[in-house]
Amino acid sequence: MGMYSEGMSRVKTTYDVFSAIGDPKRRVLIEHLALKEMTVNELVTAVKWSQPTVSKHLSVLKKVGVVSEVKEGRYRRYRVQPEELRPIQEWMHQFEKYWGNTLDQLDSYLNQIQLKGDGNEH
Amino acid sequence: MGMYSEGMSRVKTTYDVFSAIGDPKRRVLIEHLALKEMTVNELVTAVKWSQPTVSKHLSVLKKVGVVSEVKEGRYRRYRVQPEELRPIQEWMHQFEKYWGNTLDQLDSYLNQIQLKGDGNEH
DNA sequence: TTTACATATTCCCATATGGGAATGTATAGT
DNA sequence: ACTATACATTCCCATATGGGAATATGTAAA
Repeated sequence: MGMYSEGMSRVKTTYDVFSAIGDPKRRVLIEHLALKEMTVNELVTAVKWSQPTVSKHLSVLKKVGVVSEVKEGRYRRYRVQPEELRPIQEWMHQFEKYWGNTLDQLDSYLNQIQLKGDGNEH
Repeated sequence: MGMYSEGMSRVKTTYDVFSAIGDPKRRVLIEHLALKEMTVNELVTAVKWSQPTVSKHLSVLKKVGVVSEVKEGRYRRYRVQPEELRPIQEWMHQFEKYWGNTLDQLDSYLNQIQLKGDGNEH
């Protein structure tokens, strides 16, 4: 009988917040929703991907809790749930001590942040 | 904004630092290396995965620059390059205002500066 | 109702990913 | 030179992933 030859554990199945933001398109969606809550169509218009693509990425983000969905008639309004990103921030904390401890670095750091206001990717 | 010009897409080929830490095993490796630099075998012993598995994940981390490799005889000593994780921290910054206080580091640093300017310089 | 609209879901495909076994490649030790 | 060690790489497999087209579902509008 043709048995499979010992498939081993795959177990990648479950998304967590880290893998969720690993995808650049999902980060783009989050960046948009961080500015204001939006419907799917508004996002489709903004990012110019197909509607299923947007919906499916939103579905992943919703599954890990990074966005929430509110039904309004036939619309669904999505918004970011920033608390769900905290595990990332907390994980990053172990490295903060290595970063800028000079005034110059602090300055450029803050400037960079300010420039990022209109949203762009890394 | 995330510019995804029309046409090309779905080429996930290139790892970036976000997708690199999307994998839980790679985060485990980083956590170990954050404590001290280690050779591959030391990591294998520590995490109890196969050597190729460890090597391949290290290779991904090396490719995105999150770890660096130093050859010493037949050993390779890996260490974390925390600066390469900064894009993540910067990306996260847009959400910090929602949980308020993760700028501890910067805050305490600014306080230090103020105290220093207070009187005792060379 | 009938139709238009907003969005989710399914189907299918191509490719990416992760894992282990086997193997290749230096380098150290004898 | 021969062997052991440390590690990278290759090969093969099974599964996960992302994308678009087509379709289903639910709701509002006519």
